[in-house]
Amino acid sequence: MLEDRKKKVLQAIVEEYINTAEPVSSSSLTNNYDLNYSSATIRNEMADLEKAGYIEKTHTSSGRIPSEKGYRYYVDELLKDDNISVEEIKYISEKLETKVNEIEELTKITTTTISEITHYTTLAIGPSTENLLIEEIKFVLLGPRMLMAIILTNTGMVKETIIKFEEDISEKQVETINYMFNQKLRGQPLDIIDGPLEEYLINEMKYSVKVIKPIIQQIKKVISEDRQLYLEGANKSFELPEFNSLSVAKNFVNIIDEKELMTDILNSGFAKDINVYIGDENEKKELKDFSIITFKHKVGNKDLGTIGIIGPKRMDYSKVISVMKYINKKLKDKGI
Amino acid sequence: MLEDRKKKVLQAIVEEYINTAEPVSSSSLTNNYDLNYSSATIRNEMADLEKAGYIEKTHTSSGRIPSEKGYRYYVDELLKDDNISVEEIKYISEKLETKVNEIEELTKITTTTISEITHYTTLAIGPSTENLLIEEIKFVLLGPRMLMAIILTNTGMVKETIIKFEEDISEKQVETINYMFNQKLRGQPLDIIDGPLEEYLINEMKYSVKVIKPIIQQIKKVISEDRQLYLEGANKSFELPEFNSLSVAKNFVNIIDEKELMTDILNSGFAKDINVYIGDENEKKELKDFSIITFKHKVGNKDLGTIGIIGPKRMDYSKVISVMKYINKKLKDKGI
DNA sequence: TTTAGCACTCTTTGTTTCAGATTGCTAATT
DNA sequence: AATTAGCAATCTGAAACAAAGAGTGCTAAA
Repeated sequence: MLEDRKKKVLQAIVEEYINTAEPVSSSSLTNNYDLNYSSATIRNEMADLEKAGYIEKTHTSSGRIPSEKGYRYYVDELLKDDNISVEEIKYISEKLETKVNEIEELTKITTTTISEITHYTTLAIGPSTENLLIEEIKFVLLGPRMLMAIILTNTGMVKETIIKFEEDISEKQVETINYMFNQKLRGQPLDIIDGPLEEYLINEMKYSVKVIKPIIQQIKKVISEDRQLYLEGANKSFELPEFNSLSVAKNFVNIIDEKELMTDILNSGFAKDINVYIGDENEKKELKDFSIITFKHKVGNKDLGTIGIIGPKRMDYSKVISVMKYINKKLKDKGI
Repeated sequence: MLEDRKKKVLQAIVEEYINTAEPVSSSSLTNNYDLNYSSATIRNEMADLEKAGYIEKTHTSSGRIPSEKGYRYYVDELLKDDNISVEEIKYISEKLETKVNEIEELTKITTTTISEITHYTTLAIGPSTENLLIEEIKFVLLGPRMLMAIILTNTGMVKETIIKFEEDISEKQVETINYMFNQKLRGQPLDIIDGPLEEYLINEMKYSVKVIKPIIQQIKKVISEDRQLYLEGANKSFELPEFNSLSVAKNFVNIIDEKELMTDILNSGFAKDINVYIGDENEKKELKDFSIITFKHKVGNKDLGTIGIIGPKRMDYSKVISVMKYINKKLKDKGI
């Protein structure tokens, strides 16, 4: 456990470094941050904090920067999570009050809003389809050889897909299909279609394999599809001094370009509402120089997907977390 | 008009520079590129080409690089458009033969394929909705207060959207809506809804403004929506030596992050099948250090949208154009 | 316990130097 | 007349060095 003054010094170093991106010297803290001591005193505290692993030097005679342990301590113990202005609250409220008919729209709006307020690159994926139950499937004939399947889930999610056939199908056939699919699939988990049911359906309804097979295939495809990925404000990261390093910039572009990686990141570990991964804490080694903050956003108990912010380890954790908390709260009330 | 040998020298300089990204010296061309002359002779030709504006020096004693005029001459007069290997042809064919039910899928596949083959960043937008005619609108009740509208166009495009209501609506009502909308909209251009028709419908059907209004609003929204934008291989650009310059890299990220700009780029000027814009030839000044090659891809006469490749002015025009031509040809035959 | 003072270390910036690459031009060669 | 050899001139880029500045650690004084 750190003494009070050490905490203050650490907090000052972290916040100063987040603001300036320059190693923090002892003299820059005197008479700031409520620290009315000489630089020598601060220096002594810094030496202790360094020994304890909370801060580091970039070279023998440099100022200090927070270590990952330092950031972690700051996030867990020192950070204020109400770092959000009246204007920001107003802006967010307005954005989130937009009327939307589809979940995806809300995800997009939220992602953009977060990126605008925090000035960090923001990513999002749509809600997981795992554990969803099929409430109903509707089939609509769009043409003699074109059918649309619309799947409604228990959470109100709607997925639709177009199926094309080699031969004409009749309204009559569609009715039968409608009946049989709903008979079998209602209340079942979404991915049941990709199991033994497939064979069953094909056998049961063999009167027209040519019709059934494309339907099953297409439904399988649409439910196993990658979830939609959103990315906002990639260029915002490039304004940060960290991105003057070519290797950092390149690394970053590689990360955000790798959709699988991003999906993995957004899907991993959700111990809490808001999850912070600092540098090496990230599961993916590509992210060792970055920090990620993720949260699942929900309306009521409807999962809307996961939003993540990626930035340098020198990220404004306080601002980001404050914004996320506010959005979480705001979404809880919203109807959809 | 350039003499034959000057053409050869220019071509050699352009291709060598495209390959190496280094200014091309006179000696590096002797005994290469079918140029069996001494470096002094080449040097004389180079001096002439420079006077004529086709090549430039980076400093007094440097080798030469092509000017924009030089690239333009190369693209118009010297470039070979069959620069594509058997393996590449095979790869592209396989990719494009994937069976797809929706246009968007094909656009995505094509975009990815181009990026993989050319190693350049590739963008695409979906087909324009201008000039489309409504063939039919279908309404499907998804819940007591949830309706889906499915719009079929004359080109086989399908757009669907969900509409939510404040009050319950009946199957009976949906039938009426179906009838009236189709009565009025069939054969009309897609954007008619956003004109006088809106008032007409609301007046005509005032028996249930509360139902009609959200429908019209939502249909207006979905047809005026930004077209879907695809981006593939942003990181590929970062492998190019040009991107070791921080300002170039930053510029690039700003461009690809600005969706409106990208849409504009893909929508501008289509004089030919394949359009090449070199540096300052681009309408947008942000692109003055880049080259863009765009083409509209179609299946039969169905517009699938526009695909564009963005890269440095030192782009492998020959490869890119060859690939596009092949894809164009390949898609012509494909059914969808 | 705190602070003043100072030697020491490392970075950053600017300068100079030098080797190497390439050109343009002139004179010689084909 | 066209081509080429040869060479001075020019510029880049790397390396080596110097000087200034920022910041620390430590000692001794307050």
